[in-house]
Amino acid sequence: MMSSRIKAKKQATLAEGEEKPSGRPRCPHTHLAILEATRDLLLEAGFVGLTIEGIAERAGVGKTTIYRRWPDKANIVMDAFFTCANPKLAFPDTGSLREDLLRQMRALVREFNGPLGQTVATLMAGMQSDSSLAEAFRQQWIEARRAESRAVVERSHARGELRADIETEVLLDALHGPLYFRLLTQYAPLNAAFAERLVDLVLSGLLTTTSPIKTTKTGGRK
Amino acid sequence: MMSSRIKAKKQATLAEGEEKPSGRPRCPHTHLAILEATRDLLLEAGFVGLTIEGIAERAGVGKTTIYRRWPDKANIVMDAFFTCANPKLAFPDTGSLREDLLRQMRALVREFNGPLGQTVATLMAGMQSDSSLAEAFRQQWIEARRAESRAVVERSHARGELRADIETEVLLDALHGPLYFRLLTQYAPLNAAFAERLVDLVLSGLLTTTSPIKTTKTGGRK
DNA sequence: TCATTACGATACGCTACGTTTCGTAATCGA
DNA sequence: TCGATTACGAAACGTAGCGTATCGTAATGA
Repeated sequence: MMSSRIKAKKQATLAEGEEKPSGRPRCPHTHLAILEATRDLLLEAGFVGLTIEGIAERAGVGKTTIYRRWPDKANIVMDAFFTCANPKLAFPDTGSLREDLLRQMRALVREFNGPLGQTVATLMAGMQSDSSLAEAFRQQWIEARRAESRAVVERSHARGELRADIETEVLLDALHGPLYFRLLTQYAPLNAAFAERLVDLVLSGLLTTTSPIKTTKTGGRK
Repeated sequence: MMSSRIKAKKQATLAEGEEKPSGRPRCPHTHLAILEATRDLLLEAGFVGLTIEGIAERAGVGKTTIYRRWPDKANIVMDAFFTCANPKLAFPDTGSLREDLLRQMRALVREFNGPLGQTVATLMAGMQSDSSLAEAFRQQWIEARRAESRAVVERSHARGELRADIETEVLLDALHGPLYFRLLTQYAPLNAAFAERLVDLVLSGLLTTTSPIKTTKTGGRK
């Protein structure tokens, strides 16, 4: 995993053909200590409540050391988020689109309800005022999650389970969008029951009639 | 429309049985000037780039005057948003759920693509760190927009156009969630075409078979 | 031993916050 | 017309966090 998206002063990680850096080497514990402190404080105070001085104190390092390694707060947060709290979402293949999606959506809801959910919300807030954070978050989080669901949908397409006119990207938006919406607005509870109802509602009518899986009120779970 | 959700020092607006306030009255232009300056600067710099000093300068008033009337930045922004830029979304009743929703969703997309969209994104970011802003925005913006679509859906339910097992709230999430998602993440274009495809995708399969409106690839728009 | 780099402490200038003080202006009632 | 009262703008204040610079010390390699 990357350690620093933008090299601060000198190289943060050595490239392939690196010179052996003379002088005192960087303390190996420091890096992780900073990222863990960042992750913890992010959960306690959110992105705006997060301060470099706070990270330094919690990690037991000097503020200077942090600025030597990262150019600004957003970059630290990105690294902390993607190194400490990364994906363990399902990549199932049960042969049924509905079942695969249910597993993925339930897993995503579970993550959103844990500490990671708060960080995701915090980062999406940060996106609105930090374009480099926005780009990184889009690529490394949103697109990564989406790719998992996209694979499921495209497998289903390949099986002929899905109506041929269904556009994968719109379907993915219809599935993921409401989860992010509830995460950010807390308009209504974000739980497994919601995920299941959403999947069934969105999927109803999209499957080919020859599909063995029904998605009406009487079909499936319960 | 409300002028100040939390009275700053003294009464901002007089209640019903108000005493005549002795002393110099507040300048009547000032209030609106501040709100308009706030709205403009919000569009230029966003919520985090917005400064009280900046508002004061733009509005041609003293910083003190602003603090006399609002307790903090979030409250000014809320007032500015809800007094200057409010709703003109469609409340159509064509007799067809699909047509009604299309009009509403197109209108919402249009708003999101204008200056109001940036402010909405900005406020949703602010929600993540300001609970009073969150509550106000949920009630006054999200719920207001949602109520418009809810009315359309419930009319459709009453007509028997919609399958009886369809839960209105989940359907509303499936429709609105993706719009907010694209607004916030800019993952993909947020335009009328997307709104139309989303409506058709979500609606397909939800209508009763007796409904005269088809939502398959060959039906409706195009 | 010496050059080189990392480290932490400290201090700095900067910006914006939200508050306080103060002299002035506007309104009302006596 | 005067005094009480309130609003106003200007200025200064203390606080906080940013990101930078300086400096003495520590760790490594040559």
